[in-house]
Amino acid sequence: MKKDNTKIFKALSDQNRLRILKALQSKVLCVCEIRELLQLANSTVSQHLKILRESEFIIEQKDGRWVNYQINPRPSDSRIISILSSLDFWINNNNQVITDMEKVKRLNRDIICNN
Amino acid sequence: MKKDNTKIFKALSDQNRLRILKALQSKVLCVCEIRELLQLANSTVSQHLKILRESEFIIEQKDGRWVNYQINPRPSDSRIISILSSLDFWINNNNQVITDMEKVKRLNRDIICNN
DNA sequence: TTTACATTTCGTCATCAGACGAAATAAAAT
DNA sequence: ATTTTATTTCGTCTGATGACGAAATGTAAA
Repeated sequence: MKKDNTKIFKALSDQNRLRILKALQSKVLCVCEIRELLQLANSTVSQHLKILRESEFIIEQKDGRWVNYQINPRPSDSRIISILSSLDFWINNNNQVITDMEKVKRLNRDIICNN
Repeated sequence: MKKDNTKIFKALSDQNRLRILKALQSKVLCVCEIRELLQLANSTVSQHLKILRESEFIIEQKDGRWVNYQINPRPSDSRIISILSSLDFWINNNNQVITDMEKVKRLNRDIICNN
């Protein structure tokens, strides 16, 4: 089974996915919290999460009807370990990421998530 | 001037560009040598080189009508320094890369390059 | 067992990326 | 000066990617 060299770089080639990784660095989040943060459609967020999941950057954990996402604590690919263990080195804190960090703290799924 | 977080990952998101980086690791190459290696149109190779150049992975050096490309010896972005100084860690040696390595040794621009 | 709700999947659309050949550019060689 | 040759730029085509809303799925609450 051959591993595609480009897969992990493709996963990191989208600004919204980088924002998700940074956000998950400080807190476990469900889909609708991320939707609120990025201001994207639910289905779009779900797609981004799928890409990050399939490249092993994040894992999901189901809790009733919620699906919680978090940084993968045990990636098998050493490149991913390397990136995740120094995210601040690989992903610059641009203005957007900085305001995200503030917002993430205040996210509360009980208020936000009423589809 | 804001730096786009995704730029360096986008540069690495194409198999042909990864092959170019690996090839340049062992030898300085001109455009038509790379064209021969990758079996792509000259204009396509030129495009790939532009992307790698603009993201600081490689530099060009003009020598008469030839344009020689090589790994950037002094990138300003520390992430690029990190990647270039351990390319074998970041880019798996899949079958294609391995056969490329053999081919690169035998490339001779005086034989190949007669458009 | 309905209803409500979080999430995913599907179909569609617009934009981006990578490929090509032809034309343009630049620098020898004749 | 003209031709040759290495490369880049341009226009075009095709396929991939990221966005959306609507429909489907799965689970908890009423």
